[in-house]
Amino acid sequence: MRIATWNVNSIAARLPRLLDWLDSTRPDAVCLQETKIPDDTFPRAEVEELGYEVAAHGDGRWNGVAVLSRVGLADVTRGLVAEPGFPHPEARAVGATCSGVRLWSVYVPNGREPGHEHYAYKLAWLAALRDTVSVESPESLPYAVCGDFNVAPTDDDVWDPAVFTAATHVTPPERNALAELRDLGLHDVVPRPLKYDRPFTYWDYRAGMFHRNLGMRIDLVYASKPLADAVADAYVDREARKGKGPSDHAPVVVDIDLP
DNA sequence: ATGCCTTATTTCATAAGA
Repeated sequence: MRIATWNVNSIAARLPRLLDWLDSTRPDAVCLQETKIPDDTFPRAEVEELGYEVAAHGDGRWNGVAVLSRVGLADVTRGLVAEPGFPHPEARAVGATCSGVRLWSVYVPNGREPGHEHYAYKLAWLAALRDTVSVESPESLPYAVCGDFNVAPTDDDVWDPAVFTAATHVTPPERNALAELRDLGLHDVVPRPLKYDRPFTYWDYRAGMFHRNLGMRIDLVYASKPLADAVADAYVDREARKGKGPSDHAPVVVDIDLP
């Protein structure tokens, strides 16, 4: 089974590239983030044409997540338990079970800057994610939380830690929130880079950051032990970041050999 | 070469991204 996660930065703007990528990569299930589209205008027919079912959760201009699956899509859950808002809950999480594997597609709030009320929102949202995962008792199931976590787990996951002093994505409270997810029995499936030494998944559009490989690893797959133990390969598809009109994130692809 | 920001909308400017 091949699963993937990709922040597409607008599914409308990315649709031709997404369809080409689905056709060539053929993931069984894909978690998408920043679809930026209401559910009633999601390009459902185009995706279904390639054999995928769609569980979308969108609310307009910002945010938006989805799970696409060509191996079944059941028990769709939109939003978290007691999900906090800014001020109202946003479309940042959707869960679905695909061929016996429970997947969550998440788009964690950015936080803007430490001390900002959006940063407090980010931490509250991560706590709600932890609580939501906890009630599903993931440790003994094939289970993964996939998405744009907007947190770099370690200093090696940013191109230059010195640039991130007093910045979000690297602070101890954010990293502690990831540790609390790991305490629930989830494991960070670290993909291999296809080039260079570190598996960055995001590069700013500006200043040739991609071409200088000044990136971050913030798109993560947090998998339960049964799923993590079955991982045969995992890689960042940086090819999808190249060329004209890419997302600023690359997909993470994980191949699993489940018994 | 991979090439120096992009998105949707409150559109010819703005907010947000990270």
